[in-house]
Amino acid sequence: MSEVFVNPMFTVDSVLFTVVDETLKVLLVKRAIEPFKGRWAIPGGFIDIDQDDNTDMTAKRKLSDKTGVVPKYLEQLRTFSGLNRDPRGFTITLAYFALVPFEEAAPHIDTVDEADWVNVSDLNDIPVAFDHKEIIAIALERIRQKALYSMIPVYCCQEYFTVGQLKGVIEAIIDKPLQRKSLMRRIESSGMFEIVDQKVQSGGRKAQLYKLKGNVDVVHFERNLGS
Amino acid sequence: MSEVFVNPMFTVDSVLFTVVDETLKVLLVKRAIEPFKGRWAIPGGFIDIDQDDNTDMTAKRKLSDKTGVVPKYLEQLRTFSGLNRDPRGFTITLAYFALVPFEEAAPHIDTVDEADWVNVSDLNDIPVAFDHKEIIAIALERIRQKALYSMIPVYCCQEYFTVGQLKGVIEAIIDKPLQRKSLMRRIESSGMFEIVDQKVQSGGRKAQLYKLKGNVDVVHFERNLGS
DNA sequence: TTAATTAATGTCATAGAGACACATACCTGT
DNA sequence: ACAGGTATGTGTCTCTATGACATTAATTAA
Repeated sequence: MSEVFVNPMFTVDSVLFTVVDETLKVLLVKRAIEPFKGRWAIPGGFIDIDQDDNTDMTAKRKLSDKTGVVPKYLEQLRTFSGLNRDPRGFTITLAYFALVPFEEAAPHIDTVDEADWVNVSDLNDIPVAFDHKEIIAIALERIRQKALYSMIPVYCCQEYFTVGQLKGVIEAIIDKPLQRKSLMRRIESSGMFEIVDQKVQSGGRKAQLYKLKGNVDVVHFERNLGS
Repeated sequence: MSEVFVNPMFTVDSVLFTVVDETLKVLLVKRAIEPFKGRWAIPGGFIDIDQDDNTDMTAKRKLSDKTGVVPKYLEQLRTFSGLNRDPRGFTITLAYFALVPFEEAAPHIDTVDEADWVNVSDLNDIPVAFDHKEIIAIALERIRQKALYSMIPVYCCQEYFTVGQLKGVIEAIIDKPLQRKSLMRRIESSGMFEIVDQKVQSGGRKAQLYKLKGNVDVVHFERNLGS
């Protein structure tokens, strides 16, 4: 009794986050085709088996198309499926979320006008295709939670960064103030970072530069921040 | 330029956990068809758009086929995809993990011999189809982590349970001893449980029975156990 | 009655985070 | 050169949830 099943339409979409000026933003692109042609959506598309070894590569390829870079942090969020999320019928979307430093992606994004960064706090006001608003909301929850017990926000920083910059990024993500001291302790105890023999001016005392050590895993702390 | 893309084969598979006698087990089923016919695998299959509103329902349907019950806890793990995981070519599997009290599923599983509980510690020794061993390993990581900061292990307990039973379940999952006192504190502070006006014998002093309150969300604690 | 056993509580130590004062370094303007 | 402003970095105390472990409570079997 080997039945034949129709494989539903399957796409890979990503919620790409960045932080500029203490503000958390997501990348939206204008849809070029129906349905929802012309409307903002998160970047993504179909797997191309010839190019993609797996869905991670699909996500990377689509993001790199829009930003010119492959984000250093990319993680599966979850899948969304059902009959009502796309007028064409039953679909499945595998959603990823990713982080980039603004400066890395900016040059490429500036040149096109079908892609733009949007403040997460402004999302209420703009229409978004499919259920992408819900996907973004869930990605937000996840990244906020992760920022409390891991150092992933560092992937919104450039190669060399100061404690102040990382602090700003984290505060933008969790939307709460953070004690500099607490961050220093975690930078120290995580062992993920090394001190660069270089300081940078900052309006006051020069700030120490840090960088990620090569090939480190993201440490998970036993306790959450801000509680 | 509306290209045509082939939708890769898509399946939904679940890692179902339970705890018996302080031992963590997963449900494996004997595959009825090729590829890997006759080999153990985690239960799952194709979406049936006529029956399934979404992938959650596919997972539940397939699990209920094998166990006779729909597990009260079900969560997406992640997807696995690629060319080398199935001899038929590029496939995508959405993996879930789920928890059931042993006693709920036992009656049905006992009647069939194509399904069985396997100790997670015995998994090394038995051959398993596809990349299902990897999927189980990742599900294990996830449930172990979650047991440290949430009460999801309670979904391996029956409706009424004692602190001692829950303690045993958690210890089986995290594979470490747990202070009864720490658990009591969490039961109390989570607010997820209510005391049943009934005690049960236990070899010594009678134990208080607890149950989940109706319609509660799983609380996430700010700190991990055992650290 | 007593020993054994498991349940439940009381209490102190510990570790990591929050709060905040203080010290340090650097820039700018006079 | 020096003072004022500013951001960086440190010292230290408090707070809280957990670990550790002793103690009390309740129940059964001998």
